[in-house]
Amino acid sequence: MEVRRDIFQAIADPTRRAILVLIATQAMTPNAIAEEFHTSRQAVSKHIQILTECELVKQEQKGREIYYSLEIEKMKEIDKWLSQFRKIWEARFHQLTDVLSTMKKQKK
Amino acid sequence: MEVRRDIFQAIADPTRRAILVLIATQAMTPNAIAEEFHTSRQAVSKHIQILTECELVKQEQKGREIYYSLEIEKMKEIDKWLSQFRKIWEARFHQLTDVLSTMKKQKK
DNA sequence: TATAAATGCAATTATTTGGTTGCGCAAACC
DNA sequence: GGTTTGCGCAACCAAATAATTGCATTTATA
Repeated sequence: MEVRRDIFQAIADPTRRAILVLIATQAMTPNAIAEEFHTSRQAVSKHIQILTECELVKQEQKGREIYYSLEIEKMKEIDKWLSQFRKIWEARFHQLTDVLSTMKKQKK
Repeated sequence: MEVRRDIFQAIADPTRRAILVLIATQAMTPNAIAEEFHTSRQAVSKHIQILTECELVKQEQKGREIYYSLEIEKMKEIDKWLSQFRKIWEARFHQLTDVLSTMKKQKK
């Protein structure tokens, strides 16, 4: 839990992914998040710490409560990485539709 | 290295991500892949095993060589998971452009 | 002001991970 | 036919990870 700390490692854990979905639309406290899962508050706290380290969540202190919410901008990094593969599958899709349209033309 | 085996855990490792990029456009043998990194063939083999288990790569045997390549369809699963967040950031983008266009109109 | 609530932080532990080493087994090559 | 090459597989090991437990600290509340 020390060295590696990137966004891909962060979303590798299913609990962390669930947390991200949970706080995507509304800020939540650690206690409230923990209640949603079968985990302890401390465990949630650790996950949030990891998410914070790679800037996936932001926090807002309100009295003794801390509200955590998703830093949506950071999620774009995954999208960016994925785009190189998206290019490939889109290219294949176009190839396929090209073939189909050629077949259609030939039928005429 | 036994129980959990999903695509997010698979792409958590930087070496595995690099392998995926490497074999995205051309099928490669374990030896050829290992030469690209600072790892042993066996280490690569293990990574490929993990990638195979979650169906991210396919293989084709040619004599004593095995060519591994990316199963691009599986990558769409990440895209699918990401789409729920994409909705959010696109919504915010539209909100922003709406505000900007309103300001522009008011200026006129 | 004492007590309860909300949280972070450190120490500990069991499990998982990534890597190495050492096989064994086919397929190619001499 | 013997040797080399390309692999996978199993055992082993050090490091990382996820979770628990036990505090300490700050902010509400009675």
